[in-house]
Amino acid sequence: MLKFDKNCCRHEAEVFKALGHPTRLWIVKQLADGQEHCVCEFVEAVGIRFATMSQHLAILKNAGLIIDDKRGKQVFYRLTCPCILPVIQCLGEKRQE
Amino acid sequence: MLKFDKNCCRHEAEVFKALGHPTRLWIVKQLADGQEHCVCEFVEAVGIRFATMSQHLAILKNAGLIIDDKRGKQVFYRLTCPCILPVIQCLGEKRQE
DNA sequence: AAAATATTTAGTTATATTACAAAATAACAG
DNA sequence: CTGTTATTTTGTAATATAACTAAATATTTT
Repeated sequence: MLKFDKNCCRHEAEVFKALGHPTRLWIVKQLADGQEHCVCEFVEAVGIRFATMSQHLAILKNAGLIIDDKRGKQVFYRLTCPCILPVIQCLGEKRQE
Repeated sequence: MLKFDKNCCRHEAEVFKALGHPTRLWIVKQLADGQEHCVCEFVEAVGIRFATMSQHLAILKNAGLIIDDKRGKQVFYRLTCPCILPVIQCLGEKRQE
């Protein structure tokens, strides 16, 4: 007999929700090699406003996927756990065109 | 230099988006042992309407995560790839309370 | 201290998601 | 064929998300 607990998957689902946007998934992939990148790099590459990028980064941070490091005027982001790449690739391949 | 291609992550992100809802993540977990379950079992356990459950299942199916098998009046769902469980657990643990 | 740069926060609007009710299908039972 | 059961589809309303602009904050440069 299946049993559903309303709260059981709520926090976990946040992680997947955070990855469920093209821009955010792309950001995580850029960081997957363990390197860090600055907000302005993302803004330039994606072509959206700073404010929008900042929100996306906040969502990823809140999901526990990335952490930030402020140095001078710039903020650098990196993955909390760079081992995430193979996992993301494995899931990403599930979708058939 | 980072380079963003608008379409590159769109399909992949669909998979994560599909998992980014408590009910849907729970469904996938119930199927993770490779067993199949019928729609009515999910409806009973979660306590939402048939129509709503059907929509959730359609999203998971469209993401390529589950497939259905109609037998008589009932429809049974199972994972396309039961190996998904460790992957989901690995990602789900990322989130700090 | 004032100006400039990098980023975040707040407020707003368009769009997407979620859940429901009601109607439509499909398979089976009488 | 008629009614019943299981599920999907369609239409709708409430809520959430995503992008933008403008304002706020923090750090460096002048």
